[in-house]
Amino acid sequence: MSNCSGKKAKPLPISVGALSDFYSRVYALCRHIPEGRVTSYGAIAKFLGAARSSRMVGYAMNNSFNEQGVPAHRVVNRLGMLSGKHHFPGSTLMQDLLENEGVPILNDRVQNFDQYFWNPADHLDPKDF
DNA sequence: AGCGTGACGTATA
DNA sequence: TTATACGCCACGC
Repeated sequence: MSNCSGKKAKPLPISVGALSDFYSRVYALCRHIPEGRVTSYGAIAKFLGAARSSRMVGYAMNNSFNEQGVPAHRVVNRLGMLSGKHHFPGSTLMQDLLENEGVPILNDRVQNFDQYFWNPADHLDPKDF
């Protein structure tokens, strides 16, 4: 790629400021989601004290491919649906990743969702974020 | 600079 | 119970 030829080449969608702080918190939290478990955008938002900004969590995940060790596939919506699957390469990667961890998926939805749901508030200390 | 959109979720009707 | 409305706010056009 010719990213060295003059153009500013905006490397990161986010750079500085409060937004990146929020994103960073989202990523830090996500790194604690255990294999074989899932959580939701809303649960993350609530845990981070932004209960009404769950959309921003989704936006953060959209950018998570720039990050390391962030299991974006373990974040689903509050009904256990794989609402982010179209943002993964291929059409079944998100589902495949989850099934490889033992999370059963049917029709883009986590089966027995409450059994696999991992609530950050039950396992993490808000003071650490 | 304004408008529509969206990996969401809750509140009303 | 299903259907809209709306809060949220970064981002692309």
